[in-house]
Amino acid sequence: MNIYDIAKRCGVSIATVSRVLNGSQNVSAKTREKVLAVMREEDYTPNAFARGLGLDTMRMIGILCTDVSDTFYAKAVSLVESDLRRRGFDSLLCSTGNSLAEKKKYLELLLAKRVDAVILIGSAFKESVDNSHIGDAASRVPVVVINGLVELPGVYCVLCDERSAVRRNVTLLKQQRCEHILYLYDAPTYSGQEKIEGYREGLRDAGLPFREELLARVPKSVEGASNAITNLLEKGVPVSAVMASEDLLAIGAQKALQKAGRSVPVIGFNNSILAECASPALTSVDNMLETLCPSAVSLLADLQEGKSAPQKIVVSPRLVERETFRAG
Amino acid sequence: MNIYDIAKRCGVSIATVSRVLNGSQNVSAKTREKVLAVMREEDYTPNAFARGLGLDTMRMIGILCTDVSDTFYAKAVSLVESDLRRRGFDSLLCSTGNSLAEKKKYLELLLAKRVDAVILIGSAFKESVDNSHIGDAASRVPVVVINGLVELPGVYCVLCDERSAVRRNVTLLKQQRCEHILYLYDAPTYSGQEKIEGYREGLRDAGLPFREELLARVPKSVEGASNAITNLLEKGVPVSAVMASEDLLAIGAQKALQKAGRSVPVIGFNNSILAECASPALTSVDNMLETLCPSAVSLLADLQEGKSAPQKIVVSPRLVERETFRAG
DNA sequence: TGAATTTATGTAAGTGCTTACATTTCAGAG
DNA sequence: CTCTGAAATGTAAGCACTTACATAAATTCA
Repeated sequence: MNIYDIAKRCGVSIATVSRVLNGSQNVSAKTREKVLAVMREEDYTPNAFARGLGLDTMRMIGILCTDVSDTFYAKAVSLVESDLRRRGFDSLLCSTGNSLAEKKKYLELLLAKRVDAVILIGSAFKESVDNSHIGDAASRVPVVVINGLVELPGVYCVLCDERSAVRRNVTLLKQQRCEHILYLYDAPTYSGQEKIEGYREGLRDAGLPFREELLARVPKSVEGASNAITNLLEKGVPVSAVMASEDLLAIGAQKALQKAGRSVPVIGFNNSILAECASPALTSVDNMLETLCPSAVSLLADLQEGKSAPQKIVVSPRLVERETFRAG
Repeated sequence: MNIYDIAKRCGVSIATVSRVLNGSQNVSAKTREKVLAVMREEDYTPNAFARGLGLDTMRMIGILCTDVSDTFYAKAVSLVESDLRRRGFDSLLCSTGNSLAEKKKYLELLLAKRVDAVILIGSAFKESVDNSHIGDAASRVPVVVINGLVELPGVYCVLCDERSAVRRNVTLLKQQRCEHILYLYDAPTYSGQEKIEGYREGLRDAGLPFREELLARVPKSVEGASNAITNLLEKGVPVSAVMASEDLLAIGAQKALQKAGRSVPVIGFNNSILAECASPALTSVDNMLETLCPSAVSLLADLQEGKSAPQKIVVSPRLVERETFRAG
């Protein structure tokens, strides 16, 4: 069943059918009705490939993300996908893992599928690392980075000022007389590096010394983080507060502290569902995905329509205080 | 840059270029090298739409899932996506929410994009509900249901015997002298209904009466579940153990119990990361996504190659005991 | 009522691939 | 050195649409 069949059954030309399909105004009401009726009757669906070929778009957006099974990325993907759908775009999902090589390869694959644009979630690194693939992609289609900053032409970024959030948290903790603030992180993504910067800045603000042993890279799992902290505590490293680049790590730390019978403030990051699940419930920084994602999609839509858009949108994070803060 | 340009630059016909593109054996080594070289030089990528039109496939699989931001579904999507990619398929993601109408609509949209097959994750209901859209889809492309059973021609199902898991858990709890076993659930999906069945069967096995007030539908959130249980406890409903259709609810319950100073066994479902994050860590039933998802993709691949495949693959669940079980 | 517009429809040329079938090339056999 | 069959290449017809341009129909206005 193709456009010719429909045209024949309606006694019109394929051009007219195509016009109906594309909502052209130059079709008489009668004809339009007739065509639509026949389409419904025949249960006709236009061939998306042929359409794509003619229109040079299938209204698909590529989503490149580090790991959909991660709570944070999953939420981002979910928000982006639903917003895209609302605007009539489908989402081609690609989960890459942390490897830069894979990111490059998969970005190529998405582009080969002729997506209209690409949204990168947690897939950007600091300038020091090679972001050239992102620049290359941007020369072909609009590219929007969520939660990262890539300053290349054609790359649009929507992010949260995570650095300041961490920085401010250090101050808050200092006010609670915490001097030995442990900071945990895992992957050195853009966002990850920024937060570490914030940590250092915060220490400076608070007049606290930076101590090598209080900045710890730990495995990205509850158990991994927990074990690492247990080790640290056993080694006698003084810890009077914990911050982490994400909730998972903070929860691991919290568990280790509980086991050691210690109670200090703990602050996670991402304000994920995990924070609510922990007991005591975890205080966490919300990096505003609910704002970021719609902004990203809206920005994309603007670009799609040929409008201009800001290269960079930055929103402020928000500390969500729960049980692990004051009480510790 | 299209196949004609490449052909011209190579001094061959477009057919030869196409053959190289499709890995046909009937191309001399010299020619192949030359063509590949020019392609690389010109940075040529074949137009996926034109290709799709000719081959009638773009190697895309539609994934219809209830909610990607949910830990469980996110994991499933992640597993499926990575496995599909390994086999050279892209994933068109569609998150529907619980509404049947949306599921129908979005399934249509995926099919309109001419996906090669559809994988449904947590999107099936019991026969009592209308599953006709799934049957319709199956008449067009292979359909694989993960974690649900839809007995219609062309619909392949890969699932875990969750009913038995719940049933067995009731027995286990009975052995620990728990007689008032509360069961919490949220959405009435296929899987959800099955588990409730299992609960009833378990009670029967254990010779325990079914009590209306011990089967509670609660909101799908930690707080919602927690409040519901707090209410229940305050009403004086006796509770000597808790089971839930998913970890989130179990954690909510656990929190309510903690607050009330009660300690009883709690068993969640899905063995998600949430179970590890809870304190005490939550005992949970693993419904074997790590097995289910690759099976589903493998099944799909077989169908794609014209091989036959079992209509139904059922795997056994596994109880992962953590702190909330014996200790309570 | 006829000319001038405007609106609706049709014709045909893309869009960039795949592939059946026809043709040429090339080895190896006789 | 020719013949034959296999291997390599080319020709051209799809695939199912969109759309610029041409034409026909309907409307407006004098």
